[in-house]
Amino acid sequence: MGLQALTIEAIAARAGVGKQTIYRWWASKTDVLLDAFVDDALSGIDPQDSGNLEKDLRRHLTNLSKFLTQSDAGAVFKALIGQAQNDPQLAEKIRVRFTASQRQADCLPIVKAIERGDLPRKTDVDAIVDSLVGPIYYRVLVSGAPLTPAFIKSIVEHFLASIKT
Amino acid sequence: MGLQALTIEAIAARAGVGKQTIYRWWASKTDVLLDAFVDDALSGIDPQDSGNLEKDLRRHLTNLSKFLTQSDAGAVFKALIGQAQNDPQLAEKIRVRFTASQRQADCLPIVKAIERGDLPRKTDVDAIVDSLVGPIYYRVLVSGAPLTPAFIKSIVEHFLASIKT
Amino acid sequence: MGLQALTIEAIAARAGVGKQTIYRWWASKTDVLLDAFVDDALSGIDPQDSGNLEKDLRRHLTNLSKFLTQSDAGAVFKALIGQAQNDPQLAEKIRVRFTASQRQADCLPIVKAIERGDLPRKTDVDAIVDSLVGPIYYRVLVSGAPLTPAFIKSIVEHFLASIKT
Amino acid sequence: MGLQALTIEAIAARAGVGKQTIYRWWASKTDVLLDAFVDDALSGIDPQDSGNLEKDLRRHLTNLSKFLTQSDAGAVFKALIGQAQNDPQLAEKIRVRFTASQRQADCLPIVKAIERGDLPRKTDVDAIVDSLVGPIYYRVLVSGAPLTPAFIKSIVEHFLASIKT
DNA sequence: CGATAATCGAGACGGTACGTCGTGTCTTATC
DNA sequence: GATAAGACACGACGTACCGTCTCGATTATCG
Repeated sequence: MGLQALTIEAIAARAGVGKQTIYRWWASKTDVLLDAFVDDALSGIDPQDSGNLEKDLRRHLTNLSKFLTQSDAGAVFKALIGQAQNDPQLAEKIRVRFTASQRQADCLPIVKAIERGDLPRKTDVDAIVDSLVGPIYYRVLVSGAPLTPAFIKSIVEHFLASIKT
Repeated sequence: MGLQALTIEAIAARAGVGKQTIYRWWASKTDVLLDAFVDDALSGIDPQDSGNLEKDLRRHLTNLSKFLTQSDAGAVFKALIGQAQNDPQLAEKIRVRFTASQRQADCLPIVKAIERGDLPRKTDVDAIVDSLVGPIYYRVLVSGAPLTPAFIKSIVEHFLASIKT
Repeated sequence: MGLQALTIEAIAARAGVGKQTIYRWWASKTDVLLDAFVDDALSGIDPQDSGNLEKDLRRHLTNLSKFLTQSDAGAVFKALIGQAQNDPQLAEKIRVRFTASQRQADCLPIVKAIERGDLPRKTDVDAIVDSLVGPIYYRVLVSGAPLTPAFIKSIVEHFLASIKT
Repeated sequence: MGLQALTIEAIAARAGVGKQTIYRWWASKTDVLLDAFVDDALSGIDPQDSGNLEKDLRRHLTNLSKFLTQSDAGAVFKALIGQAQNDPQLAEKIRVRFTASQRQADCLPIVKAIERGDLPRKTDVDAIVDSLVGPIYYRVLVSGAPLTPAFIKSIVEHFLASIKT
């Protein structure tokens, strides 16, 4: 069931390789996955910027939703994040290798909006981005509720409304 | 490292019990944990209501943060949620046994505010609650960023600002 | 495989009886078998005596052969004797409950012949009987060689020849 | 109590070896014993031949008695033969690996005597050897009666007397 | 004839050993 | 000289039975 169904012996056998060769290059099963996952996952991150904050946010959150729920990489990500709950070292590795880059993309629409002057200079980017992507991750990892366009729309609208004041 | 360091044999030995007795009553290691966890976790949920939405939200989110980061039950919850990423059946069990109740408590401040007339009848409770608790879970499960009072304050203020319009 | 495939739980279940009821009356699995076996095994022993030593011996050894190789009781006997190699107490019980009676029957032709005066008074009955039945048991328990009429004839003839001198 | 007191786990532990290593090389507990037993048991078989049939037979039967009742290998042999009563495959293995060689030694005095001309060419070696060793095995495996020099002497004398005619 | 035991089936219990699987390390034989 | 193949010590798995121990339900005995 999940990661423990994926044995090192099976990986080696499937690769037509001795176990030792695996151990020579990776310290653990999760490291193998992390390496295999990071490359194609990072390539899927979109650095687009249309100049329209609402549009950018909706597109970005939609892409994030699709990554998490529909892509193979997203499935691996969930598996790794799951494993990381029991393994702080893995958690750190995921952050360094993947989450940091993903985070930059998450921040991009906000940062660009600040540069444009659409948002005030003193905006707390971190808190805002967490408020935008947090609900997405929550539904994926915890509640299992579906990520509908309406939900994404609601997140973005609440955010935009909150900064109108 | 986490759940696989907790063997059934150790559980049985520690309980002064034969392995078979564990297997007789629980189908898996996670079921044992789920049973042991649910009782004391649910008891920690607070149904308080002061009549002040902002105050209630901050208190509730603060309690949630403490549960997730500082309590034993929270640690078990993280481990279970982690395992659930590889195991849809476990995910479902967690929702039925625990998340559902937790969710009710999460919704309470909003529901009460609606009853009071502080929020409009047509408020989408689910989307709003996800937006409030989502960022908390995100930091705990994914980013590892700290749950400061300032962060909680920021979440609540953005929400309140968004509904002022 | 043999006796350890016959579990107490299976015996109890097959008899529609609680395990405790078995344990109340028998101390061990072999005791159950011993009881079940002794009755019908003893009833098969023939105390006939025709007055003709050769004829009696051949008939007796033939019967013994059939008992050991063709009857259900013989199969149980082999199983019990097998178990007894590892269990002196069982060995003793088998002797008291069964082998002793069997032995009397084995001795009968010789004893009768002595009474008749066909054999000298000082005949060592035990040694002679062992020499007669020993080869039979040897083939059954050890060598697996078949118990042909010719073999039985050979045993008897050698014995009769040996006492002619 | 015998073989079931000798667990695979104990064998492995005593050998400072993982259980798997045992299972890799032997299919069952009895196979382990058989291998361990055969080597030193075969080495104890004596191919001596003095040219005197009576002397050779007495010496051989005496050695056989000592092997069965006084040596460690004899104890293992009895345990294996016991187990073999419930396990035809084991019975066959014992015959191939051990009994066959033992049998050759058992036959030797008779065969040599025939070569010497002390016994007729048409002698039925198998039947005779069974008659000689059968009583020994019978006392060991079934009756438990002691193997005295007098008993062995009686066996040999009866045999020699029977061929005098 | 109804209360009171004794006996029984059922099966949970603390244990022990089973045979299997996967781990990470070490060795061999091949290319 | 690197590598596939796989043996090795180890430890947890989930299963099967062991012999002991409660449980009701069902009999049988006696008041």
